[in-house]
Amino acid sequence: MLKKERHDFIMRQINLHNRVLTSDLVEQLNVSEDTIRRDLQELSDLNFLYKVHGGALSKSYHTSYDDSNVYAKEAKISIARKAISLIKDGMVILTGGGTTIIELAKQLPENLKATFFTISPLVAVELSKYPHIEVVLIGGLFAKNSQITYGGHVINQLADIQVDLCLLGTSALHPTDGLTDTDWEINQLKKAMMSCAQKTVILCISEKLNISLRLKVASLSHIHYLITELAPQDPPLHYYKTKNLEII
Amino acid sequence: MLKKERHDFIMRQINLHNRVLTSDLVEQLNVSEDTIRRDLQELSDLNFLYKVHGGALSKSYHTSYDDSNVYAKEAKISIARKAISLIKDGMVILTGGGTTIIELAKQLPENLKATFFTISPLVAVELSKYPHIEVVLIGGLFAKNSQITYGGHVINQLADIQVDLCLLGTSALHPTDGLTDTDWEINQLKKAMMSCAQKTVILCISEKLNISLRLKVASLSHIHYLITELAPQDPPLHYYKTKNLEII
DNA sequence: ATTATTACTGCAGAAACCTGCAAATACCCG
DNA sequence: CGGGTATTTGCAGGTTTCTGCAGTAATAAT
Repeated sequence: MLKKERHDFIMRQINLHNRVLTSDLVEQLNVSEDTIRRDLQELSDLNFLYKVHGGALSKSYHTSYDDSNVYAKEAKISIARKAISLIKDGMVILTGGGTTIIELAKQLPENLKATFFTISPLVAVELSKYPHIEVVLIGGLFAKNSQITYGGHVINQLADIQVDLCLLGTSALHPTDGLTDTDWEINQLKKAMMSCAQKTVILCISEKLNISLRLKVASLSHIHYLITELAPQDPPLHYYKTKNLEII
Repeated sequence: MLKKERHDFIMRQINLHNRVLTSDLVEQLNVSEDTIRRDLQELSDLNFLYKVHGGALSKSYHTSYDDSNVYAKEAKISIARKAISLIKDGMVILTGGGTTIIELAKQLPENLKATFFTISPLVAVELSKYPHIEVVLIGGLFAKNSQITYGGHVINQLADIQVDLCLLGTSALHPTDGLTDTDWEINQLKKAMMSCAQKTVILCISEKLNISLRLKVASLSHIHYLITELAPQDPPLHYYKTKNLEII
C-alpha cells in the first residue's frame, strides 16, 4: 500500500471518528508502529491533525471544543448519556433537531446498529459517522432558524413511518400545560412525529422546565420518558411524575 | 508495444482501480522500470493522474482532506463567482452536494430571491443564512461518504419537480465520455436531477477534467454550461466546446 | 514507585528514483 | 534509397526515500 493511500485512510478515519489510535492503524494498515507514527507526524506537520500520545485527534473537533458553554454542554452530555440507555440495537428511531439531540448523536456507542429517521440535517451528518446506523433524512421546506425540515411534505412522509422511539428536544415543558411551543408549523410537526412513534422521549435541560408557551403540542400523558440533567428524584421534577411518565 | 498503447493501458488501470503500482506495470507491460516511470511522469505532466512514490493514483480519488488548501479554495471561489452570474432573482434551482457547491452557497449575493431544492444537508444549512432564499431539502436515505440524500425516494420526489437550473459538482469529466461517476446510485440520482431541469450547469475544477470513470451519467450534449476556474478560451477546454455547451 | 505502554533516535537493507549515456528504432527529406 | 535527426528505450551509477528493528527515553496508569 502506498504512503499516500495510508494518509488518505488515516484522514478518513479522523474525519469519521474524530480520533484514531496508533495501535488500531497498525492492524488496519498492516505496517509497523514506526511507520504509522511517522505518518501521523507528517500529517501533523501538515496541520491536518492533532497528534497525541497513543494516536491523533481531528483538528476541527479539537478547536471547536471551546465554542460552547461548558455548563450547558455538560448538562447536555449528561442528558445524552441517559437517553442512550433507552436505545437498543435494531431499533427504529425518529429524532427532531436542536443542540441536545445533536449532542446525543455524538455520544452514541460506536457500534450501535439502528435506523434513524430525522428532520435535522445536522443530526443526519453526525449520525452518518457511525458505521452501522442507517440514516434517513426526511425532506421538505427547510426552516432557517431551527434548522429542521417542516411543512406539509414532511408531515405526509411521517404518516408513512412507524418507529419505536421518538426523541424530541424541548422549547418548554410545564406540569399542567405539558409540552408547548410558539410556532404553529413546528407544533404540527411535533404532533405528527409523536403520533408515529410507540414511545416518546422528551429531552429537556432544566432551564426549560416550568415554562408554558402559547401553543400546545401534547399533554404530559402522551410522553413516556422525560430526561433532564437532574437526578430523577430532584424536587423540581416532582410535579412531572405521572403513571405514564418515567423520569430518568 | 507503442507508447500510446501503454499510456492507454495505464489510464484504463487507473480508471478501473484508482491506483497503479510501478512494479505491477513493469510486469504487465514487459518494459523496464525506467520506461514506466517516464510514462507516469508524462501522464502526470498532462494532469491525467497523480504520481506518488511507488506508483500513481487517480486524480478524482485524490481526496483533498486539506480544507485549508488555498489553491483549491481559490479555484472554487472563482468557479462560484462565475456560476452566480447564471442565477437570477426568482429562479428555481436544484443543487447537488460537494465542496464546490457549498462554496457557491457561501458566495451568493446577500439579497438574492430564489428557491433552492437540494439533496445536500450542508448546502441547505448554508443557504438558510440568506433571508430571501427559500430552501427545500429533498429527503431520503442519507449517504455516509458523499453526505447527500439518495435512493428511490429522492428520485421519486425529483420526478415532481421542475426547475430552471440544475447545478452539479463533478467527479469526472471527459471530452468524449462526458460526465461519469463510480457509484450506481449516485449515477441514477444525477440523471434524475438533470432531467427535471431546463438547463444543467456543471461545476468542475480543472483537476477533474479529462478523467473518465466507469459509469456514464450524461454526454456533453446534455450539459448546457461548463464552469471551471480556467478562462473559457484556455487550451484544456477546447475539446469541450460543442454547439450546445457554453463554457464560462 | 513501579510497570506497561508508547515515543523517539539512529541505523541498515530494500526499494524506488533520477541523470546521463548509448544502442536501437522511427521519421523526414533530398 | 540513404543519411541525418529525433525519439524511445534500457542500463549503469549514485541519490533519495521508505520501513522495520533495537535500544533508550518519555508518558500514562496503577
